[in-house]
Amino acid sequence: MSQVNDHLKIKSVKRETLSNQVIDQIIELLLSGQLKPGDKLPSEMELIDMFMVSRPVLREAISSLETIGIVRRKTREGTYFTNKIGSKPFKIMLSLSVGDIKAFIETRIAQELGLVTLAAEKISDEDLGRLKDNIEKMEAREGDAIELDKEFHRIIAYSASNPIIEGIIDPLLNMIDQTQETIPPEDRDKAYTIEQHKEIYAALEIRDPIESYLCMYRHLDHARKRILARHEAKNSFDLDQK
Amino acid sequence: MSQVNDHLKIKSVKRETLSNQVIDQIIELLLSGQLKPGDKLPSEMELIDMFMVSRPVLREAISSLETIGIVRRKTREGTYFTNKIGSKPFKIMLSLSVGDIKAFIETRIAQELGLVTLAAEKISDEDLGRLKDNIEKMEAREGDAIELDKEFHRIIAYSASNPIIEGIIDPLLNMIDQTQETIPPEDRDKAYTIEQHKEIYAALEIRDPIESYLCMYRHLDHARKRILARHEAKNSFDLDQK
DNA sequence: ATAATTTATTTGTCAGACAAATAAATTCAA
DNA sequence: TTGAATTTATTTGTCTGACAAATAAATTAT
Repeated sequence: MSQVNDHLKIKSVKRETLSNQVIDQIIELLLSGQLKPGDKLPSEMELIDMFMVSRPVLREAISSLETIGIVRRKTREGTYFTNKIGSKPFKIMLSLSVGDIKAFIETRIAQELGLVTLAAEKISDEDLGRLKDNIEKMEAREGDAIELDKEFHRIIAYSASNPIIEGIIDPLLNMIDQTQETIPPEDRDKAYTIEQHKEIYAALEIRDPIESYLCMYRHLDHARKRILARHEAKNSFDLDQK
Repeated sequence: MSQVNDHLKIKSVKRETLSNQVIDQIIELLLSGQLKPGDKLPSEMELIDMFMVSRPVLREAISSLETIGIVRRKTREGTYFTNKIGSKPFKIMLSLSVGDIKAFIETRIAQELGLVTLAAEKISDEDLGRLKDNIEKMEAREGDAIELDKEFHRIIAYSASNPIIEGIIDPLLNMIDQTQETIPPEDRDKAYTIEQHKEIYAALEIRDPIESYLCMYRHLDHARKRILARHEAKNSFDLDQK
């Protein structure tokens, strides 16, 4: 069905609300290069004159753009295009998937596996240094080091320095942090984690994409199985309780 | 900076517009399970009474929700929650990255590499059949078969049957299709493509995640290098022309 | 020259009205 | 009775105009 629409390139027949048209036009200001990220948009009154629409219509449009993180409004000051590509809409999307823990975990794994492959090609010496530091800190630290573990994965995520991927992985990692669906401390074998981190680091250091992937796969697969097993156990427990 | 906000859990100090509050409350209707995807929202007048805000404020909120694809408005009929998790916001996000072809290609590769690993674990016999059909069609077809090539990758993308990943990969593939930044026909070696597709299929058939990844990596890496080389050549050409 | 105050601009919110679309109810005709 | 045409009522879509709140900029007072 959507195939048909995609193919015919018809702009969704109806649903050409004035506000939607305004949204498109404002985005067009960006795409055409007339305005750049960070630039100030004309004031509401000016935009009203430009687009020849009423204020509610304009405000609905800008309001939409704001919630998807394309512009930022400041009372009295004006409306600005955001300078960084927004991860906001994806974040909202994700928040609607809460509950589907399995999909989350899978997505996270898929992202990290793809990422580490890229990272192996692009990682900077600086980021490699950070990883090394991270591992050393983890070895030195007494007891658990969940925060360091998270940091390790974040460094890799950003080392691919790809804005689109960052927009995906960033809200994803945040969301997972929030849901607390991490590996419980009692299950963690710190020494084993460090060993795997070292393997990943070694593979990244020699810029070997495939070897990096293999190490990361072993690392994540191991963790995932435990998380999912625990999760399913909990679910069946919940069912039993009913 | 954002770290501080994240940590303190303060709702972004200011920017608590009425419409934003309404947005949160409506999303809350979903998260709390009071309403489900596909359900009809109360009419505007009812919502106005519920939230005790004016109509413009309510409409700004709903308008925002509509552009990020959480609700769907139909004149006279009402407003409904969308039943499928939306890929719309991500699509808009992506559209702001047009021009960064390299980031697109990289993202696509990262996604597919992660995906195929998952797919190997989850792919259904039905989808395997589709892949087989696809390969056979490609062998039978005279001349180029770009559409079939695209379909091959799409089947794999959906075979992981993960709604979050679908929301990412779907707009990404569409966007790449649109930008026409595919491998030019003259560069394509159909026989080679088919051979690689067969390898990927074989790996998926035996549900081997790592082998699937390796095949896919070879396949994509080969294509990518040519696309990026061509793209950079074009860029330097453009620069020369200036 | 600095601090306090005022002013003007811009976003934020509200109220009320009418237009447009259409689902549902009603009427009319076969 | 049934089916088609018409009317009605509801709901979204848009407009106008107004005032509130915030604050950058200008002005005034010390």
